This record gives sequence, C-alpha cells and structure tokens, in this order.
Amino acid sequence: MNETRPSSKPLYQQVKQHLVYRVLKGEWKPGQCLPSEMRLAEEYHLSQGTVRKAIEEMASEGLVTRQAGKGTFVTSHNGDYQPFRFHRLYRNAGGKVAGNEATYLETRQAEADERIAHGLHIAPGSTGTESLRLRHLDTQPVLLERIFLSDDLCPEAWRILQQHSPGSIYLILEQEYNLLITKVVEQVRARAATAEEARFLSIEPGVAVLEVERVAYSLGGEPVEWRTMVGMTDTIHYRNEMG
Amino acid sequence: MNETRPSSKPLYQQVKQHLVYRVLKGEWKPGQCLPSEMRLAEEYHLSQGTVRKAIEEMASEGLVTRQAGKGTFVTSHNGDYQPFRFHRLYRNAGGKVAGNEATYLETRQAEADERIAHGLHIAPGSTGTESLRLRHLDTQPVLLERIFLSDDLCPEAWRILQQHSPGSIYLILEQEYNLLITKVVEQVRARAATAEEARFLSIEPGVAVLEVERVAYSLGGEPVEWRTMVGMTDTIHYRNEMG
DNA sequence: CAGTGGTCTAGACCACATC
DNA sequence: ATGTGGTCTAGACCACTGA
Repeated sequence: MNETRPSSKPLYQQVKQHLVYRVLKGEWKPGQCLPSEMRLAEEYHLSQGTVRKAIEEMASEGLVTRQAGKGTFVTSHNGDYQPFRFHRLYRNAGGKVAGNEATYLETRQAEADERIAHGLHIAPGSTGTESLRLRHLDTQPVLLERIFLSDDLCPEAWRILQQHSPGSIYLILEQEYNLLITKVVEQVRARAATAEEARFLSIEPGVAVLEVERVAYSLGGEPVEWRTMVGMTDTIHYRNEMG
Repeated sequence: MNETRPSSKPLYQQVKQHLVYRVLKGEWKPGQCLPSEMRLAEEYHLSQGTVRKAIEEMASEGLVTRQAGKGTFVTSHNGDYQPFRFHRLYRNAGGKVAGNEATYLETRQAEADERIAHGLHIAPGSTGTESLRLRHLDTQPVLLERIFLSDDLCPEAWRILQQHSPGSIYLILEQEYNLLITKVVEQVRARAATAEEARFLSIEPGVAVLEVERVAYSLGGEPVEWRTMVGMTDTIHYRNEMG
C-alpha cells in the first residue's frame, strides 16, 4: 500500500478522520460496536497496525471505548460510562454534588437573551427551552441551575424535560436528538446574589455567590446547551485538577 | 525476549516506570536528552517498538518532549515549553492574564497556618517563605496572590524570591530545587473581600471576590507550593475547558 | 552524511468474551 | 472454537536535524 500518496497527512490520521466522520453521521450509534480492526484494515486496504493507531487516538479522546475480547464501542453517556465527568462542584467535606437530589422548579418556552445568544452563537430572541432546577445537599438548597436549549437543535425539548424526573440532560440530548456532548467550557465568576437567587437558596440578597456559566458542545463542535449554576461556597466549591 | 515472565504488567509499562524513576532521580535533568530508542532498546534487551510505546506514554503525560531528527528531552519550564499551561484566569475581554505585569509586595519568612498545613500535608507552624504579589491589568490592580513554599523542600526560598523580578515561580523551583511541577489542583470559591484585599484591589470591603486556592505537585507527587489568588470578576474570570 | 523520531507493514502469541 | 483487542517483534522507508 505504498503508492506514494501525495496526500500530506499520515494514513492513520486520514483513517481516524474518516472514522470520526462515520460515527458523526450515525453509521454506528452510541453504544454500538464498530467493525473489528481486521475488518477495517481490509476495508481501507491497510495493515491492522495502522487502523489500530487511528482507533487508539479516538479512544484516548473518549469518542470510543475498547474492550478486549468484545470490541470497540461508540461512547455513550448511559451504559457503563462515567456520567459525571463534567461535574466540578464538590461538597467542601468531600464527595461530588450528585444529580439525584435535584428538583425541577419550572420548564418553559423562552427566548435567548444577549448572554445566551452570545454563548450559543444564535440570534438574540431565538426561541428555545429554559429550565430551572434546584440542587440540594441533605435538605439544604445549595445550587440553582438555569438551562437553555435552542429550538434549532432541540425542538420541543420542554415536553421531554417536563416528563422526565431530574436526570442527566446529556443523556436526553443523546437519546432524543442524537447529540453527544464531548466538550464543555465553563467560566466562573463571583458576584452578589440577586433577590431571586437569595430566595431559592435561603440566603440574604447581596451575599457573595459563585456563578458557573457553561456552554456544552456536541461531537461536531456545535454549541448545544447553555447553563448557569449559582451557589454559595460555604458548602460547595469548584474544583479543577490539571496536569 | 519471550522468557515467559511471571511479572504481570506489560513490558512497556515496566520500562516506562523505570524510565520515570531514572528521570526522577536526576539521571537526565530537565532540558537534557534521553538516549535514543535504539540505545534504550539494546539496554533493556527489547525491541524498539516496545521502548517507543513506553516513551510515547511519557510524552503524552508531558514528562518528556520528542522532536523528530533531534531526540527525546526531559520537559523543562524554560526552553520552548508553554509557560502558562496552568493559568486559568482570563480577562473578560479575551486574553490570559499575563505574568509580566506583576509587582512583589512583600517576601518574608512565615509559618504555615492551618489551611496551608492542610494543603501541603505539613505540620501547622512549619516554617517557610511567604510572598505577596499584585497583578495588574493595564494600570488597574486585579489579582492579589499569596504564595507559600515550605522550608523542607525549598530552604532559603525568600532569598531567591527577593532577588528575582516577578517571574515564573515554577521555573525557579525547577532550576534551584530540581522540583518539576507537573500537576496542580485548584479550588474556587466566592466570598466577601477582606479589608486588606479591598485596600490592595481598590475596592470596597465586602464586595464579592473570587478566591482560587492552588496546591502544586512535583513530578514525584509531593505537594510543593500553596497559593491563593483573589480578585474581582468584573475584569477577569476563571475559565476551564473539559473534554 | 549518520542519527533521530514518525510511519507502516506483517507476522506472532496472549488473555479474554461469546457461543 | 472463534474472534476480539493487547502486547511484542523485526524490519522497512520517510523527513528532519546537525555536523
């Protein structure tokens, strides 16, 4: 297979790029199994080692998961995959703030304000679904979440969110809209609590609160979800490990 | 080389482990060059491919840097290596908060308080060096830093810090104490500014500020540096990308 | 020019899953 | 028993670096 290709990039990079494209267009859905290395090697007329290197890179980026003896599977948020890999909020004592202690306050149709429009790269005033959730630690409210999904990518999302008990939004995005969240960008700020936030969090207005503003991106790099998480940091903190 | 080793771990993992140990004990210092793949393969009586896989993992973890045609080098904070890879504070407009706009306020000997002692796993009251720095954006003060280095790992650090113009602490740690920082853990909180912070940052006491508490770990996993960074978030924010 | 890492091949054996 | 990914080998050619 040494046909003196003028194409600059290494073969395994080209294979990887093509496989990512095929995952993206849904040829193999999340949870499903890719063809084996041998089959792909035959298909692309390359050696097993070259295909392996392509798949290994995809695995290291979390796009697929490999299991010896079974096969290579497209990463899914359900299944055995870590559901809280994007959570950076921890109780000051120790463990993560789990998702099962949340209550929906409200889910409604809404329009994107300036800030949301900027984050999702959509026009201000675009319609979508807005959802408010309150997370508790023991019985104490600690975190107020505001989530926005654009109608462009997630039409009728409010219907689905109203039905579901508070679960993983990203699981719903994957199952209902075939949108796999692979990247999030968060901006953290400190500011004074608004009157509304103070009411929900049982604190005084003006107290210092942490605000995490998140934009979640799909596998294709499209901004999908915008959310803010607001809470006091007497019981929780934002934690980030690098290196 | 298939001598039916009972040793459970793969060969390339064992090689990697041994190479990391050799880097750790200073056989090759930061910036220096490791032996070539061929030489190491001969030394360990293994094939080049196996040694390559060991080195590739070290490179992906940032321990070494590889350059085709030249060799494999132990990662150094000077040289061409990215100096701000642990910085997560950005101006709200755009770019990172650079390090060259800092002024030293004070560097002195000090004792570890409860919080520092907890972060660095040392006894409260242990002696060390404490340094205060103020970072500016244009002419406006935006960030107050408090840095603590234990005398155990960094004896006489105050002498060095007093001499240096405000530069990278991690470069000094590497050059003076042979401590290569490879991991940091940060906790972010919101709270009201103290009177001292308000004075330095030219704000009112009680205003909401962001506090980043960082512990930096050396290649061996030892906690080396403790620091807090405090600032308002009208001009800067903490930004984190995941995925 | 010789030496380096980067790519690619073709084969081997292994531990593990599934049937 | 068959097929999967995981490890390991031995050799090839390439682009790049530096003397």
